[in-house]
Amino acid sequence: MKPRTRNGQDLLTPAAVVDRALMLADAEGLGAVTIRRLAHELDVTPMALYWHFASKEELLDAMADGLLTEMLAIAGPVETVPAGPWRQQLAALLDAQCTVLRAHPSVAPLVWTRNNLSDAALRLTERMLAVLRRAGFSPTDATRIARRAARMTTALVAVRAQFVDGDGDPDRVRDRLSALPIDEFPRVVEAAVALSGCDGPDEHYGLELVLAGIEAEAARLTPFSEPNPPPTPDRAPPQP
Amino acid sequence: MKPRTRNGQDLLTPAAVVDRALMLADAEGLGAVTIRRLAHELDVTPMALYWHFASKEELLDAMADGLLTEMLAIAGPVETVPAGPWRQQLAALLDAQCTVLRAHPSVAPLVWTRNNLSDAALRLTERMLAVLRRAGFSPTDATRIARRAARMTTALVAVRAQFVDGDGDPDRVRDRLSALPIDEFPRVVEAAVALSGCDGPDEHYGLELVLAGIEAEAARLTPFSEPNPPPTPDRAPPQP
DNA sequence: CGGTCCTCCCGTACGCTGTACAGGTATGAA
DNA sequence: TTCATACCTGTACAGCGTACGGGAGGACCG
Repeated sequence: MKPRTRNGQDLLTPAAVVDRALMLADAEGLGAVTIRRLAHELDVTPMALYWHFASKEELLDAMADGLLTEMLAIAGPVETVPAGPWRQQLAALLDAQCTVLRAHPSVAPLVWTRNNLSDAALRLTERMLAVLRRAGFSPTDATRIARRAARMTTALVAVRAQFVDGDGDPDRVRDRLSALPIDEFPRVVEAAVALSGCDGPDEHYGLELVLAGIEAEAARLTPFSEPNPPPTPDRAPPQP
Repeated sequence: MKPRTRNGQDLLTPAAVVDRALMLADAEGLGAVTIRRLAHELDVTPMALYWHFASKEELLDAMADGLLTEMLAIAGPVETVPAGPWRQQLAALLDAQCTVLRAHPSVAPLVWTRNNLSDAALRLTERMLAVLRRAGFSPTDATRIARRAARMTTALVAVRAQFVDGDGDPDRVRDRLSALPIDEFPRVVEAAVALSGCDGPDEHYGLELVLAGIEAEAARLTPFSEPNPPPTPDRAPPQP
């Protein structure tokens, strides 16, 4: 329970390092997460971190995994499926994902880009697949949809995060757009206001768009509509 | 026409630098694009590049712009709209985007993350907005949809690109997935094969999913269905 | 023809990065 | 008490982006 100490100083733990790294990333962007900087914040020599993580890459993996764990905590255990229609369950899962990602936007680019076989990642995929399988998708279809959905949500937040990073001035852009030759760029000039402003924080980052796409794919794949179509396994479980 | 020379040596041009940088990124990943490395490839001192680009950031911008220009070339000039249904026009635009991005996967993360006001970027948005406006969307709706669509496609390719980078072994993953406790991860074990393999190159990176989502949004926004609903401007053109 | 300016590039140097390698020191076991 | 192990420090190195100053060559003007 209580952290082991040495010389009266608390010992460094990987979890503490990851926590601090996440704080740092949230506060000053992923670029501020530096071995030296992180070590300084933890009152420790840079090389001390290399006892717990083999490389910075591994540390980044751990950070990504931290987010996955948060998502899992929000989504709740596997048994806690609200038993509603599958679209709703799926929406809840993706929403949890978006919530966590939006809380740590600058870490988002890390999350589903590394193929994580960690416990949290596996449990999340398990949940996702469970929902989709129960909706009647075959394992391969469920996999494809799950993968795409996960990637889309993270991708949306990630792109947005990097975007905000390199963003320029707020309405300087609008002025430049409005000043364009109207005969060459009529639509751009017309939409200068909308184009220059970033979309409000209430927007779901296109989550509903992703969901709509999935529903459309669902309709295409399983013509029988809603309540519990028979599962259609297209591939036997892995050979023994 | 012929490049200016000095001392018999061809002068360095920004375009040449960008070309070389793109080659380098395609061949060895974005991480290999280094001022020093690039300069070496161009038989020039690192600081020579800083005459043509104020910073590396600016060079990356130029690289992104290179891709946008390629897209524009594929999509053709604005007048070349095939006059089919708008979904088809939109699909063609997004498809061009995907084609170029897939040709330079490691550069993809750069493309729509920086808010580019370059000529190519503007012309592309103009085309996109034109299609959507003609489909009956209001300027703000068209902007929102265009932005999301662009981000999604790039995001999909970008995530995939970074993913391939850090990828591990091909079927080592499958074995690990199959070996999971089946009572805890039944769905994962069941879909081990599908999960371990990356989706084939023929897949459109979820492009059709994005399109389906947009169509759904379209149906929600403009209840009158297809042929040329009246344009519904929701905001006057910029004040004089 | 000589001088002057501007364009384009080189050399050096600084502070930053990740991290290899060797050396220490406190702790728990024997 | 002795020793192995776990954890951390110190030093050093190659590579990064880039600030600053200088210098060679063509262009232009007298």
